Amino acid sequence: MTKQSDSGSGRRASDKGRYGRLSRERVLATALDLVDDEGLSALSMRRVGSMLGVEAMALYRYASSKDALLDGLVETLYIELGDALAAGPDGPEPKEAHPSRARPRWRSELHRLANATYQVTMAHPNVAPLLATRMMMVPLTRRPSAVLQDSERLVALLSDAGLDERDTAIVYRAVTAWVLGYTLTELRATVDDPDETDPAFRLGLHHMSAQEFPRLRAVTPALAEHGGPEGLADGLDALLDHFIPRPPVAVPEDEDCSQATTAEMADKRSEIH
Amino acid sequence: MTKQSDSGSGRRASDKGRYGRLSRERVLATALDLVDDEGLSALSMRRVGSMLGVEAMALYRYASSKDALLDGLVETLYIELGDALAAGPDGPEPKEAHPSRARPRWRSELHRLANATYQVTMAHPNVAPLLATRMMMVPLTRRPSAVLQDSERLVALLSDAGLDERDTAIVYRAVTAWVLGYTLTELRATVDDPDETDPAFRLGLHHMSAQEFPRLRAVTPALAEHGGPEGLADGLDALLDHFIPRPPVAVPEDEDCSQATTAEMADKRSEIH
DNA sequence: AACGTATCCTGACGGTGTAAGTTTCTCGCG
DNA sequence: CGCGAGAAACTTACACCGTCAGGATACGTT
Repeated sequence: MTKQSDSGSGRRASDKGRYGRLSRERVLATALDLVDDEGLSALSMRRVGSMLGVEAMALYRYASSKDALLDGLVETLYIELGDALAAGPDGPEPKEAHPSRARPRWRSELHRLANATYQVTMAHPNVAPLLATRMMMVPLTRRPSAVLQDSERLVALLSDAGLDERDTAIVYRAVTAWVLGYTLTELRATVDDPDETDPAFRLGLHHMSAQEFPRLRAVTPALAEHGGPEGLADGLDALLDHFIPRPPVAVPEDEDCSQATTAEMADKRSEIH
Repeated sequence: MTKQSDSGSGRRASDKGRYGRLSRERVLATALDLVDDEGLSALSMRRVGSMLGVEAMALYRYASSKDALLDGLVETLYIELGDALAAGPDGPEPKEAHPSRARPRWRSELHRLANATYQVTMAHPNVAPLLATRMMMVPLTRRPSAVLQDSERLVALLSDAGLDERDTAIVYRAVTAWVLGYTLTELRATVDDPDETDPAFRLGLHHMSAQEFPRLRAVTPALAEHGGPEGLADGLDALLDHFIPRPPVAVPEDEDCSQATTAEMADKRSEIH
C-alpha cells in the first residue's frame, strides 16, 4: 500500500519526497497487517519494506533487527490494549446485587483487564505466540513501556486488594498465566476441514481411532466449542477466590473453618521456622 | 563437505553401511538436542543433517518438511511425558490423612499429570513455544498419537470425576490452559544480567523508571522468584475446586474443615522442607 | 549375478537476515 | 545563497535457509 507519492501528509510541496515515508509506527503497523493477514512465517524485512515502497535495509533504522521488530509487534498489541482499556468499559459488565460488597472495584477491574487482553489477543491470533516467545527472550525490566504499564496496572489492582508483595507476585503469576494459557488454548485448531458441513467430518473424527481414544472422541465435539470470554472470567474467578480471601462478611467468632489466605499461610510457614 | 568421498579416505570397508544410519527417532532426538542446546532459531535441516553426518535432504524421508519436524519435536515431548507417567509417581505425592475420601484418585492423578507435563516442558524450555504454535496449526484429530494419548488420559480422569461431556470439555480447557500458561509464564525471562551479583542489578531494576512503575518495581524481586510445581498444583486446585463440586464428605463433626487446598499446601511445604 | 528399491547425495533456485558502503535528501548556518 | 553535516534510504554482498528435481549408491531379494 501507499506505493509512493505520499499524498496527504506531504507537508513539503515536493511529492518526490523520498524521505519521511517511514516511521516506527508505520513500520510496525505494516508488519502487524502482514502478520494478521498471512501469518508470522510471511513476515520478512523485504516483504515489509516492499509494502512500504522501501528496501529492506531501510527498516533497520526503526527496528534494529528482526527480533526487535517482533518485540515491536508485541509492543503494538499492548498499546492496543492500553487504548482499549482507556476507551472505557465496553463489554457487558456483570451486574451484581451487591456491587460494592461482593465485587470490589479491583475485582471487576481485574476482569476488565483480563477480558481486554483476551480480546486484543484474539484479534491478532498470529501474533499471540510472540506473547510467549518474546517474553522468554526479553527480561522483565527491559520490556517496552506499554508492556510494563500493563504489568503496573495489574500489580496496582492486586495491591488494592490488600496483598503484600509476596502474595501480589503469586497472584500476578497466576492471573497472567491463566489469561495467556486460556487465550492460547482457545486458539488451538480443532477444525480439520472447514469446507465440510457434517460436524464429524469437519472435526476429522475419522482420523481418530475410536478404540484407542474412545472418551476423547466422545468429547471432541464439545472440545471444539470455545469457552469464550465467559470461560476466561470463570477461571479467573476460580483463581481469585482461591488466592484472595473473600471480603470479611459477617465474621462469626469461630474462625477455625475460615479458609486461610495466602498471606496467612505464608505467616504460618514463617512461624514454623 | 564430503568433497571426494570415493577416492580419498572417506569410505572404507570398515565403515558401517552408509545406509541405515538414520531413523525418525534419531532425527528427532538430534533435532531436540540441537534445540535444547542452541534454541529454536538454530534448528535447520542442514544443521541437523550435519550432526548426523548426512545431507539435509536425507532428513525429508523422516520428516516431510520442517514444520513436520517441529511437530515431531512436540511429539517427542509428549512421548517423554508418557514415559515419565508410566515410570510411576516420581515426585513427592502429597500424603494425606484421609487419602481416599478427601482426595479421590482422579484428583491426585490430575496433579500427577499436570506436574509431569510441567517437568517435561521445563526440561526443554526452547521447545515450549511449539506447544502453543504447532497446536494452532494442526487440528486436534490430526495430532500425533502421543499427544492424543495425553488428551485421552486427561479426559478419562475427568470422566472418572463424574463429569458429563460438556463439563469435561470445560474443565479440560481450563486444565490445559492453566498448565500451558503457567509453564510458559514460568519461562519468562526475569534476570537481566546473570553475571551480576547484586540482586537489583541482576534484575536490571535500574532500567525501570521508579516513578512510572512504582508498584511493579517493588514486586519485581518477588516476581523474579518462581512458583515452581507448588504454584502449579495450587492453581490447579483452585480450578478444580471451582469447576468440580467437592463430594459431600460424610465427615463427623471434627475440626477438619476439609478445605483441602490450604492443608495440601501446608503438607507439601512441610514435606519439601 | 542381476534387479528393484530404499536410502542418501548433488545441484540449483528463490528467499532470508543483515554487515558494509554509497547515494540522496533535508536542514541549519554562515 | 551556498554549503557542509548528518539523517534517511539505497545498493551490494555474503552466508545461510527450505526444498524441488533428479542422480548415485548400497542393500535385500531372487
